[in-house]
Amino acid sequence: MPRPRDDDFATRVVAWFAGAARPLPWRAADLSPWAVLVSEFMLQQTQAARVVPFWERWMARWPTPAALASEPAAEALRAWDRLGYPRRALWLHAAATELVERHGGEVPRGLDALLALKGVGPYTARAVAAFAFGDRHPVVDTNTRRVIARAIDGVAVAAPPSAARDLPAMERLLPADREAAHAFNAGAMELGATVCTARTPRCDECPVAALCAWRAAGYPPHEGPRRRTQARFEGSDRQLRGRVMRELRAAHTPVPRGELAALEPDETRLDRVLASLVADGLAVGAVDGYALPHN
DNA sequence: AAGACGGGGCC
DNA sequence: GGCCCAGTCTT
Repeated sequence: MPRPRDDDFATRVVAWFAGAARPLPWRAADLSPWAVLVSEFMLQQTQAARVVPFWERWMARWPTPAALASEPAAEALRAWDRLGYPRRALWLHAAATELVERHGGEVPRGLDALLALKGVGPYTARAVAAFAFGDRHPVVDTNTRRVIARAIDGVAVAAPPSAARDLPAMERLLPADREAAHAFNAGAMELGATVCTARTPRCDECPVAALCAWRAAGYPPHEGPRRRTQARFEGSDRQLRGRVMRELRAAHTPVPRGELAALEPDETRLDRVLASLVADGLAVGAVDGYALPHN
């Protein structure tokens, strides 16, 4: 059971969310669990505003798991276009196939069945369980972790993700009532995304500013090790992978290696990247060149 | 526990 | 330019 102060915290977030929620299309009422699952795949490490048009097109074309499963993975990769992390498209296509083959074409309701799907981890499984089915689970993403770190723990920056710590921390705050829990899960994420932001928090607009431990402590700066600086993207293998995938998406016949060599003068590097794409299942190599996977 | 994995938004 | 983003998988 939440302590009284935690109850107050949740109540304020829920009330704020009722009036401040962005009108994101996957929050519409009576959406299918499939629609929610698609949104959660697309939202992994990707800002919500950028996902909107991709999700709209995807749902118009593939309104059910069976619709997606009936087409080759190459079409999923083409529709994914430049959203990033194309393995997600591959996993979503594989998940659709598994839903058809093992779950009657429906998204399963249970956490264990959801976690068994490729590309579904602790966050996505609980997000689908909570937002698609209304079940009471703690949903913790990067926004929620930052809100809890500041408002509850009184520190500027959240510790690295840890389901072992993050889920119990959210569970302590989660209202007992199903609908309130749903709104608190969504509201805590929204608060982190739009008010309690990483860079410049807008504390003057925060519904829990009066309860915030970080604010009460005088906004102490982050102490301890900095998050490891992310590797440079320009000139990276990741960038080259993206460029190769762009070529493969545009082609409808195998692309000869000689054509791909125009993307990268260093043949060793090109071959390393091609091998990694094949290993990931994002490309298939044949005698006449490389192509997107058919299945 | 640490790295790899896209691409774009934002300061 | 660097940091961040509704994470997950692999080693």
